[in-house]
Amino acid sequence: MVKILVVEDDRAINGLICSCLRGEGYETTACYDGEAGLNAFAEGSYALVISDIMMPKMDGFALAEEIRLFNKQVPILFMTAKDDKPSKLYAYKLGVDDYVVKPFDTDVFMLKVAAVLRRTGIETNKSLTVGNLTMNSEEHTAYVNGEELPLTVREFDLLFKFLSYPKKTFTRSALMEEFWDYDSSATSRTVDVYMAKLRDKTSVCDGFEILTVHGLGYKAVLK
Amino acid sequence: MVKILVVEDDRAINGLICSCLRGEGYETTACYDGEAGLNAFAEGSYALVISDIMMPKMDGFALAEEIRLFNKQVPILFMTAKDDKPSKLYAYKLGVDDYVVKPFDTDVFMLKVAAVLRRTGIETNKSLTVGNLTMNSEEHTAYVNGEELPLTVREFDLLFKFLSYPKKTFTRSALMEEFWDYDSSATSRTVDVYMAKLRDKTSVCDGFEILTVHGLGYKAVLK
DNA sequence: TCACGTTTTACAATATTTTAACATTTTATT
DNA sequence: AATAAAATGTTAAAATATTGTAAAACGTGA
Repeated sequence: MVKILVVEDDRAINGLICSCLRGEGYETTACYDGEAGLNAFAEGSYALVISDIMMPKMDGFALAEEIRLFNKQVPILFMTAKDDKPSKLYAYKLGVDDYVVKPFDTDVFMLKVAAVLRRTGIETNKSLTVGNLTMNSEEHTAYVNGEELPLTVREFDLLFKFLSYPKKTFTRSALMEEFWDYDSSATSRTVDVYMAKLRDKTSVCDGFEILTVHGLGYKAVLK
Repeated sequence: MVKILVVEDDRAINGLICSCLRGEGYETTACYDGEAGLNAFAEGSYALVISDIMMPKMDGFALAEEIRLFNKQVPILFMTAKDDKPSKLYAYKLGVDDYVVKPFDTDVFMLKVAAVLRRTGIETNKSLTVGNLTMNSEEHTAYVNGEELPLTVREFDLLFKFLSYPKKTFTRSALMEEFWDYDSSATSRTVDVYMAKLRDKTSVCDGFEILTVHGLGYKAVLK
C-alpha cells in the first residue's frame, strides 16, 4: 500500500534496499538514475523517496530540487558514501528528511524509514487504527469496536488509502487511475457512489470523517 | 529446540501454558515476575516471550520496554485480562506481536504461538491442531476425531497453509506460485475447485471455516 | 487399461460494480 | 437575494464480474 521510490545507480544496492523494504510490506519502484527517478515520481504517488546522491544524468540534489518544485511534502531520504558536512547542510536546506551513510545497517535503515513515515503521518504497517476502526491490509479486514465491518475490495482499498493519507485530497481521476483498470470506462461519478457507501458504512466510526472538496474530490480528516 | 520464556505470576496458569507448549515440543522457562523474566531473557536465547501484563515488581509493559532496549527482534506475546484499547495500543507501540485475552482457548493460543514463530521465520512443529482436526506435515496425514481424513498432496498443502496463517487472505496467484510448478499453465480457477473440495472434506471439522474474500481469494477463520 | 489425482469447461448462483435518474447542495452570476 | 448552472448525494435497477459446482477431459504411473 505504501509506495516508496528507490533511486540508486548501483543495482546490487538498489535491489537489496527494495527487497528489504518489500519484506516490510512496502511497495517499491527502482530507478537507476535521477532522470528516471523524476519521471517515476511524476507518474505515481509515492510516500517516500530514497535516493543516492551521486548518480548519472541527474544527481540526488538535482532530483530533490526538481521534486520540491511540485511537491514540498514528500519525505526524501538521502544515502551517500560522503559524510562531509557541506553535502549534509545542502541536503537539509533542500528539505531532505534524513541522511544515511553507506555502508549501513539494514535494521537501522528500516527504523529510519519507519520513523520518517511515522513523522509524516503515514502508516507503515499493514494495519492501521483510527479511532475505533482498525484495518488490516493483509487480512483485508476492518473492525469497528472489535466487530467486523464488511467491505468489498474496492471499498477497502479506497478507505485504506484515504486513512493512510489523512487530510490529503484525492481527485476522482487519481483514485480511478490507482484502483480501476487502465481500460475501465467507468465514469468518475462511480467514485461518488463509493464515497456514499463508505460514509454509510463508516457512520459508526468515531475517528475520522470523509469530506467533499467541492470541485476537486474527497479527503478524510481525523477528528 | 525452540525456547520460549513464559512470564506470568499466576503459577497455575504459568504451569498450564508451559505444559501445553512442552506438549507441542517447545522448551519452556517459567518466571513469576517481570524482573525474573528480564534476567532469564538476558541469560538465554529465547525465540519468543509470552508475558502477562499485570505482575509484581515489573509489569509486562516495563518488561517489554527493557527487552526492546537490547533486542528489537524477539516476538513478544502479551496475555491479559484487560481488553481495553489504551493497553492494546500501547502494547503495539512497544512492538508487541500479538495479544491474547484471558481466559483463553489453549488451541487458539497454540495457533497464535505457531503463527508468531512462523511469521518471524522460526521453524516450528510439523503438526497442527485446530478443533477436531490434526494435521502432520511430515507424514502428510490429517485426522478428524482420530479418523484419517484422506487428502491429496495439493489439498493437504493448501489446507496446511491456510491453517498456519488463520485469517490471512491468500490470493489465487499467491497460492499457485507457492504450490504449483513454475511452468504450470493451470488456470487460477483450479484453486476454486480445490476450495470446494476442501470445504466438502472438512465439513466435519468444527474449529475453522474457509471463507471467500470476494475479488481477492480465500482465508481460513477459526471459530 | 485402470485407477487416481488434476485441470478444464460450462453453466448456475452470488456478489459487486456501474449506470441512470432524480434530489439536494454549492457556486457563480445577475 | 434570486436564479441558473454545476457539482454532488442517493438509490435502486441493470450490467458485469466473480465464485460454486458438477461433470468431463486429461495425464500419469501401476
